[in-house]
Amino acid sequence: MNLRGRKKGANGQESRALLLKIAADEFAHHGFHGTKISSIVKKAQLTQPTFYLYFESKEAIYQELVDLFHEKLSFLTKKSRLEEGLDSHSLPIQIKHGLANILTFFMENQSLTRIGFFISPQSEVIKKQMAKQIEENLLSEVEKGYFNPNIDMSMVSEGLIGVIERLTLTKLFQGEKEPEALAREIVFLFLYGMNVPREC
Amino acid sequence: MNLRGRKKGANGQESRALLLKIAADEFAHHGFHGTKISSIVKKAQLTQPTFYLYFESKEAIYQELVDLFHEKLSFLTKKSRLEEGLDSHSLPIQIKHGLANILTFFMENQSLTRIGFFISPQSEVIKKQMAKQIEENLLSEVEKGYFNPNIDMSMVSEGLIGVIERLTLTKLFQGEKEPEALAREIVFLFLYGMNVPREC
Amino acid sequence: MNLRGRKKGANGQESRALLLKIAADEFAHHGFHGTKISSIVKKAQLTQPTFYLYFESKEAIYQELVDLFHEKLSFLTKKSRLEEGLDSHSLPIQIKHGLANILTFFMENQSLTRIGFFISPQSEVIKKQMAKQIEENLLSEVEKGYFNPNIDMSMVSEGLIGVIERLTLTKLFQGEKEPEALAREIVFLFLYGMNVPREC
Amino acid sequence: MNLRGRKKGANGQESRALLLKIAADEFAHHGFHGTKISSIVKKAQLTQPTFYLYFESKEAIYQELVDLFHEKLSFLTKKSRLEEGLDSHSLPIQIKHGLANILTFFMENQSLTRIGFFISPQSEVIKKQMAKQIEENLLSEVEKGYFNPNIDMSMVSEGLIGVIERLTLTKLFQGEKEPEALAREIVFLFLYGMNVPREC
DNA sequence: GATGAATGAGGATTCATTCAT
DNA sequence: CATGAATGAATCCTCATTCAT
Repeated sequence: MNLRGRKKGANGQESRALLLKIAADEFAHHGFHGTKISSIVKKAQLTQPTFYLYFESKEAIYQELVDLFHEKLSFLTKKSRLEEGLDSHSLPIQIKHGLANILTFFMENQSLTRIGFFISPQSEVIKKQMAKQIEENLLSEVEKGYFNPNIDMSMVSEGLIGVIERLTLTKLFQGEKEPEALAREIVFLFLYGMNVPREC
Repeated sequence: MNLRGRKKGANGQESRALLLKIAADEFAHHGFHGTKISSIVKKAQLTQPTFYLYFESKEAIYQELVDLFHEKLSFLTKKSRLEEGLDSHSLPIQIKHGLANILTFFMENQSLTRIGFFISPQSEVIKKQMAKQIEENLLSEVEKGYFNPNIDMSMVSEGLIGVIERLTLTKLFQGEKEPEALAREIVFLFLYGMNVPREC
Repeated sequence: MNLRGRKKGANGQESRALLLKIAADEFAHHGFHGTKISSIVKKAQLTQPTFYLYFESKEAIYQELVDLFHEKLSFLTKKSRLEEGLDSHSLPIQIKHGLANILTFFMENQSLTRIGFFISPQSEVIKKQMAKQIEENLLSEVEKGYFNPNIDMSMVSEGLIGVIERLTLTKLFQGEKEPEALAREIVFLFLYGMNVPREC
Repeated sequence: MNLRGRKKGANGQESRALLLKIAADEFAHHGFHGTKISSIVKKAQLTQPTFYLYFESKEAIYQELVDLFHEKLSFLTKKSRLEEGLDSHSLPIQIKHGLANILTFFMENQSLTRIGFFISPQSEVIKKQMAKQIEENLLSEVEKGYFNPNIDMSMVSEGLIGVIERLTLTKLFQGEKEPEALAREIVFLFLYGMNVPREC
């Protein structure tokens, strides 16, 4: 292995991955405009032209990160639906399980989540799409008689997104709650509101 | 009257207010970095030096807008609490009323709300503060026996903030719901979850 | 007397004189570029248009101050020469007397002196002119046999200017020496250098 | 070789040195405020961003020039002292020698000297420091019995600075005197004043 | 005699991006 | 695979100066 100039001989894909990771952290903490290519490459111990070897532009790397988040989230949302009915678990348990998976993903990919779910303009589209999927799920449950058909499920699903958003930021990312527990509490809150005993 | 230099002799406070209003719209739509002083003054049919006649800097006018939002919101949150118990209204109605006032304020000040509640870095502090006030209110209700003491009211209040956030953006600002109706639905959702009949 | 708007009814010449005085202090302390018209008028409790009522431009008021200094200094330098021979005083005493008058003027007009003798580009011309007059004086003394004809009087006169410059700044303006005493020491220094007893 | 973008691939330190040199000339001729970064880079056939590649700010490059001057002058002043007594030269010759070295440095670095000794605000500190060193030297000579102890050496040293200042500008920089000759004349003037034969 | 309001013209600084090697 | 050197295109901000009253 050639070790002369520290980076010489490094695997190109390693440099690319490194830049991507550092960029995620930078964007997550300083936002798109607050992040400078010069800072990213400095932290990666690379130079600016090298950055452009792997990415078209600042927008491009940002978009790549958003897409990464979006794909994974879509996958998890879909998986959550597919798993429904696979076993004999009750509905709440199934919902909680899907949510827990998502929150675990968020937890393990904080920077990516901040970018894709909070900072980027596309986050609106992403959330909208997620809300729509949730709404469809809920409506199919209504048809099966599980939920009150008078409830506006569009409101519920959007509300759920809002709660997930907020609690991800204030409880999950602060380390105050584990994904599993947080998912459980959210599900209960939406199922029963504040008037039911919590021991169930 | 000489109208060549159209703005000459205008009222200074009008110019200031105009700049503030336009700035709010610009910041709301393009964010802090995406907003250029040159655009603001162009829309106000003024020039850049005039901007600096009324505002210290780009940061300063931004902060002024955030503060404006923060003050109004704090006022409404506090008023909402003071009004409690003044009459014989039931708790849900009181809560709904306070929330409706806030949503009305949001609705009537969309740009300001986007800035203070969504875009600015301080929005986190503002929400945190609002969540804390809500939590205190809820805890005092718990003591009076209105709510189940097993519920983690910090979760509920943060969740409520999340729901407000999200529905403000997706329902209120989209013109799909009126403040009053939205407040009612949010309150019901939090009180009873999805399992109660909505006719109450 | 009309006292409604504090400055209303003020004598125009008073405002002008006030501006001139404040401008001198500002220019003296911050230099030409470092001085802002806005600061001058603020200290005079006037407004910018008022400034332009009395002065053509920033350059104009600056020039007026330089001219003021120049005229007074020229007058003193000439007077110093005219007085020569009027009485029976010895040459050193005459020289000392003229110099003391100049230093007294400097002391009593510090800001003006800083501007005209140190800061302004014209100061070079002013000093050059002063040096020339001194040189002429010295040469006429040489002809009368008072000084050694081998001395380069252009060097001496320029040197004298340098000494006056420096000691004005470091001794006179610092309050360490009085004009009279300073003049005496300078004259001795130039007459005898460092090798003569100072008791004479 | 591609010569379209003439400067591409040039040596960075050369560009830096070039900018520094041009900046020195510009500051020397137009002062700090009168000098524009745009002029400096234009003369260097570079662009503004390149300037900021090598210097933090306009202030920074100015300060660098002042420091450069200050360091060299301090070095020369100290060297001048150290050399004293190294050989059997008489005191006047030693003093003259040290002064000649300084004047030679001034002559060979006119722009730097104008900046560090005349234009910059720090010039006062620099001169003060130089005056103090000279004074110390003189006082040590007084103790050895070389000079009259009644003379105020603080006056002499400050005066000497003034003479150096002035003659540097009017004789040295005008090309009327060589450093060596100028140093000689200054020393004689201070040693003997105007009353001694100059043939010594 | 004085001012509230406004501006033309410019100057420092920044940052994503690109050559040539 | 990587970089030293450079730049186009902005963007914020300042200041002397003027107009209409």
